[in-house]
Amino acid sequence: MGWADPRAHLAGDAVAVAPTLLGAVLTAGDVAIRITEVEAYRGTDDPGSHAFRGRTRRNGVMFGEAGRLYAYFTYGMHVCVNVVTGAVDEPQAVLLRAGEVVAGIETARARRASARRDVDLARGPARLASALGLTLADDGVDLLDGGAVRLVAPAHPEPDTARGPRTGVSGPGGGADYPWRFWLPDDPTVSPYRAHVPRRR
DNA sequence: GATAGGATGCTCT
DNA sequence: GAGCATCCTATCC
Repeated sequence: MGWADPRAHLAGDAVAVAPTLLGAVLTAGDVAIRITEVEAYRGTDDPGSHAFRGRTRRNGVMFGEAGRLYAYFTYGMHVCVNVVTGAVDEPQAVLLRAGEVVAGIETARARRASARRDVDLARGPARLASALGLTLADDGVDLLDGGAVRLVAPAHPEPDTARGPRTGVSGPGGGADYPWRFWLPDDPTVSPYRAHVPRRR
């Protein structure tokens, strides 16, 4: 099964593509993760998106072709990764929020020394990137050219997917108006929902 | 189990 | 300079 034409599949609308990424496998070197939780971020009509205020140095990859990796740095210490979707010049991406390590578990454990259980190795977007060893240097890499970092379609579409508000998104865009978080119900690797809390200096 | 607070630096205004 | 698509540890049930 899988996707007949992966590039064309990912070029669809982020909100439509996001649930189809559940069950797909993202590989980076020795480690592979089966995706269990994602969030869609769309272009200029989405106040929660990095691309809402137009193109900047950071979000440039979102405006490129579908099937590339968008990696960004946040909170002074964490990297999060997205799969770019949509057409060129139509900024869209799907944030990979959590997954299950299906290969290279020894490497993942070494990178995530604080994780007490294997289900915590990639339970959260920054944890997922850390377990895979992804950094800002991987921003913009093509996931479909068979390189060290690549995405493989699920063997079959996941029959049961849940949907709800996005996690940690500030301002408008974080509420029920944008139920663009998708996950596999009852999967132990799905991250707990947390609403956005403003930080004091 | 839950909640609170600190860490830490890139990115954009 | 302010804000951030977060995680970890400590502490309290």
